[in-house]
Amino acid sequence: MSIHHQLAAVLQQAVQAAQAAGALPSFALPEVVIERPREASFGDYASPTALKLARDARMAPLKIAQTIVDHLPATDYIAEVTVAPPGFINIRLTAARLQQVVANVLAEGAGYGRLHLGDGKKVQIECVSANPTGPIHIGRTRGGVMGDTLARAMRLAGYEVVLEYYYNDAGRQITLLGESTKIRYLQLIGQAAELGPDHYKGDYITDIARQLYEAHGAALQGEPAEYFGSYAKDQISRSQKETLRRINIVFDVYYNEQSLYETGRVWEALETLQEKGYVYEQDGAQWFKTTEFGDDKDRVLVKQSGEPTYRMPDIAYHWDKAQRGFDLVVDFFGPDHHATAPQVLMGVQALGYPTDFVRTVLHQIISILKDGQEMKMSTRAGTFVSLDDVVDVVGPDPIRYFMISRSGNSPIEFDLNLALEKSDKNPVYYIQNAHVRCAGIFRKWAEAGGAPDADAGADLSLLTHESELAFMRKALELPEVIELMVLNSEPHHIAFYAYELAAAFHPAYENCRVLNDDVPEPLRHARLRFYRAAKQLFAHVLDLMGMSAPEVM
RNA sequence: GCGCCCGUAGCUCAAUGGAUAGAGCACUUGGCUUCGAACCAAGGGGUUGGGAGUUCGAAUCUCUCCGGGCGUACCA
Repeated sequence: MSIHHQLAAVLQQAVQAAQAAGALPSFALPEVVIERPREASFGDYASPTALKLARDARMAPLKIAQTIVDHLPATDYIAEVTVAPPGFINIRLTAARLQQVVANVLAEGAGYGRLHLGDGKKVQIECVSANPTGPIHIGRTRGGVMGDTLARAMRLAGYEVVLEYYYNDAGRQITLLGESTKIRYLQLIGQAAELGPDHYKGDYITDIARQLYEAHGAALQGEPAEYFGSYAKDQISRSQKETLRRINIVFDVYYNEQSLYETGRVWEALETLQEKGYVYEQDGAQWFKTTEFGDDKDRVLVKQSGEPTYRMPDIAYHWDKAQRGFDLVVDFFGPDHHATAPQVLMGVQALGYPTDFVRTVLHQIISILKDGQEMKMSTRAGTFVSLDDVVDVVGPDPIRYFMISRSGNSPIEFDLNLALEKSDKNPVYYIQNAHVRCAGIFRKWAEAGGAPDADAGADLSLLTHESELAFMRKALELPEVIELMVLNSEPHHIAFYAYELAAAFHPAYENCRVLNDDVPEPLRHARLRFYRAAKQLFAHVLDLMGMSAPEVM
């Protein structure tokens, strides 16, 4: 149990003890809130519980707070509890409790911060869902990084997570992809053919056509566009997978839209909706009565042409999710899905399933600045900055960090010029430098002939410098951050936490030297232990963000 | 028009309804003969878009007005 839950439990016991003793009237106790005080001088933790209880208890908040404190059970980890106006209870932990985090981090390693929020619960996280019609561009990677980061946090919190990529490998776009590829192929073999306005114009199409030409010469000219579409789709999805792997995103499941047609799932969903009376025909199209669920107009499920709209397979896909038995489904959707996400849930509801197991996390647009100008990106027009290109230049870490460094509700401006500049302005290096500095200590220690396990039995109570204690307080906070991320589906908290952890680390590094001659041996060993834990913790936190922990930079 | 998101320091952004609204960048000043200065220490900078309401307490919740982004397809 993380420390703030322990403290909440202790306060709750105190309230109950006070009630039993008649010092407080009896009332139902609301959830005890434990927070981090803004001002460090107030203590390590604070609770406004007495303020919230004032009404029910019909007493002054200060008096309630004091009564709670008077009935606090004894613990070995609380050093001091004070009451402050208007009614806060401030708690300071013992140095021993803080020092214990050093041992805990080392003992638990990559499991440090583990929670039991998700014990026995299955979660599916859907993200990215780029169409296999072109390289993944930088504007499309935000959801993927957010989803993968949340997946890592949820696994640590005890959930069984399936990270899933939904592939739109059917429909009109694939038809267009096939036609585009065939036209480029025909051009290569010297036949007259021109791209239409809706066709894909990127150079990668020509590259794919050339592969076919080099393998088969002109023998494919009689093949239908579907043949070309199928080939192009496979090539593109393979390279998309590889691109995502470069930024440490590996999906557990690739779910093909096409499979929803092959299994008849799409039509089954349509029939079920029809049986339940949610579908009507008008102007030759099949309409879904979304207005019955609060939409301002009905939506088309099957076009006049007999082709389903994207909405239909999306509903079938979520129907399938409902039946796969997930306790929770988290969908990361970009700005282009803001309007349609609710319609999909209406479909799930109409099919007779609850919708509260689906949590939709919308994120805002990411715009690209180059030389101070915004670049408009379109896969179809072939105008985009590919994720691969950016990874080539800056590597995966700054991309990973940048994509989660803001709340999803905030639009991101990705300044290419700034990203390319490897400057000290970049918070990524500030965080990684903490790990590098730790690594340096152990490298020097080994070079000087120090025993690798010299710090094994170190006396951690010697770690009393204020900057060391401040770092330990921050280290103690990781489980709370994981909980916050998981409960709110907000990956960005880890990015801010990592920065704050580094900001707590660097002063300790400046103040608390290890290898200097004037550091007595017991203290040196304790500090080696401290930096060993710090190194481990930075590696862990960086890994939670899908980033590397370099030994040197 | 309707829906969603946003408006916080010069800029980019934080802040589970709690205490004196915080960071980074930029700006000013100081610190490397000792484990990596991609660092540290210090400073200035705010009517949280305006107004009203709920609350012991509002950047946060409600209403309203102003301003901005995105969406509002028989494209996905």
